[in-house]
Amino acid sequence: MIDPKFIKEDIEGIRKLLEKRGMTGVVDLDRLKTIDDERRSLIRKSDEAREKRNSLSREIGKMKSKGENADDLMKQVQVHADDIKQCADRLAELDAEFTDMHLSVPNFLDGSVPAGTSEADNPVVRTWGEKPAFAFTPKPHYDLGTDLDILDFERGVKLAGTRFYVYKGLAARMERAIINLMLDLHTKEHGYTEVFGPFIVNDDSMIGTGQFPKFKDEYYRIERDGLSLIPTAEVPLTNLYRDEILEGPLPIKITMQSACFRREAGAAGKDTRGLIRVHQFQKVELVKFADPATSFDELEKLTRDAEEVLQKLNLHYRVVLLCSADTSASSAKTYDIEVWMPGLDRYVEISSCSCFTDYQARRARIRFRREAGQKPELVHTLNGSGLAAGRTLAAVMENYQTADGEIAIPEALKRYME
RNA sequence: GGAGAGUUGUCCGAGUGGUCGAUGGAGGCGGUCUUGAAAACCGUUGUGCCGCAAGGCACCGGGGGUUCGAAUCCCUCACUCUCCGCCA
Repeated sequence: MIDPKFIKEDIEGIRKLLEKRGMTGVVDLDRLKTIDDERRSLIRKSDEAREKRNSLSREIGKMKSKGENADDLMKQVQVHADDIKQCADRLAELDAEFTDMHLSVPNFLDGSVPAGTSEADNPVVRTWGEKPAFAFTPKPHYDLGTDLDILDFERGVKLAGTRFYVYKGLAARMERAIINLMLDLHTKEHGYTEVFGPFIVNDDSMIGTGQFPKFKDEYYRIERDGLSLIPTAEVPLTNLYRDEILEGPLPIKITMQSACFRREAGAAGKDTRGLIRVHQFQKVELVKFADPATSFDELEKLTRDAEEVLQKLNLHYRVVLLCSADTSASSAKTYDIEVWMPGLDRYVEISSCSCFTDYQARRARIRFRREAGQKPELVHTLNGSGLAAGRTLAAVMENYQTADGEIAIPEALKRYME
């Protein structure tokens, strides 16, 4: 959520933001402003009533301890008690509506984010490597994997349903190798601390990173226990320090490998074949808690950290900067890394690296102290995939396929597959 | 899963209806003393909200209730610990 002071002081700035993001109409800003004003005056009124009640009650206490009769005062207090109750009821209504709308206001965009109306307006900021040349027509990974009997989509469906799959032999081993390569790279060379935590989390966690309450349909929920399967390790990682004041130097950099579970609601018909869009996949996630002064530099570094995985695997990719309309609501700036998939004959998103400024930190109440004794401030949170393992496997398969329908092992994976 | 005990400020730990945001200790910070340090002593040390400010309000695990008034009483939920059971 954005700093509520902007609702009070600069509703027009928010209006411009919504326009830039193409989200006009998502929030009724006039209504939001009205509610906010009414809220504030109610809080004032209610606080005043409480003040009167409190002082009268103190009087009553004094009188009673002296054995005096306080019936008169007790009658007076009743008026204030009624006021308080009335204000509280009305305030509860307003707060609910206010919070709902407040949560719907997207994050401010960084100045470097280009205006745009769709993904067609996302500029490519750099490319690395080149599309590999094949003397034959490269197969998409799903055909290649099925032919080699290392990807089994039919049995995945038998076990769990559509968009599930089974890895056998080389595919299973190679994905494990890919994950190990990524974790080693980020922990040994990029300075991230490896974390391992729950794949199932409570609602507070889902709210903290913004999955709830707006996008509940996207996730698997275990109603009976009030828990949800994580759609990304961002959830346990970012919530690791929820409701805390961080001590020690920033940035804090952590990484975690996890399975991710997504309903892919609304994606019917898209990428229905293969490993690109599935209900369960593995991913190595990178998360940083940064000083607000340097958070956008940290985004550049985080993106480079993710890119390096593809460089190690010698896979051609490009980095695009998401335009105003394509940047997710909680992000201030996002780079997507898109890997080249020769079998699919297109680029596929394999990582999304974002700086959320204080938007998530405010929701999750993650703060730090610049110096001992000083007021706590909100940190800036960042995250990025480093990388999506299933899509990386698919990219390796497609890029390293040979004329006889086999898959060569990338140099960087050999030591993990011996 | 069963039984019991807990949940208070950075930490430990008092408080069982009234001037308690909360006694006391530890730690932190500032100071006195000292050649320096230790000790001793003095002071200070939570977060959020409303307000231009003065100031006020809220918070003693979460939510609800009783009461003029709740950290204190009642209900409910969550979590932690101990014992038993089960178990990779």
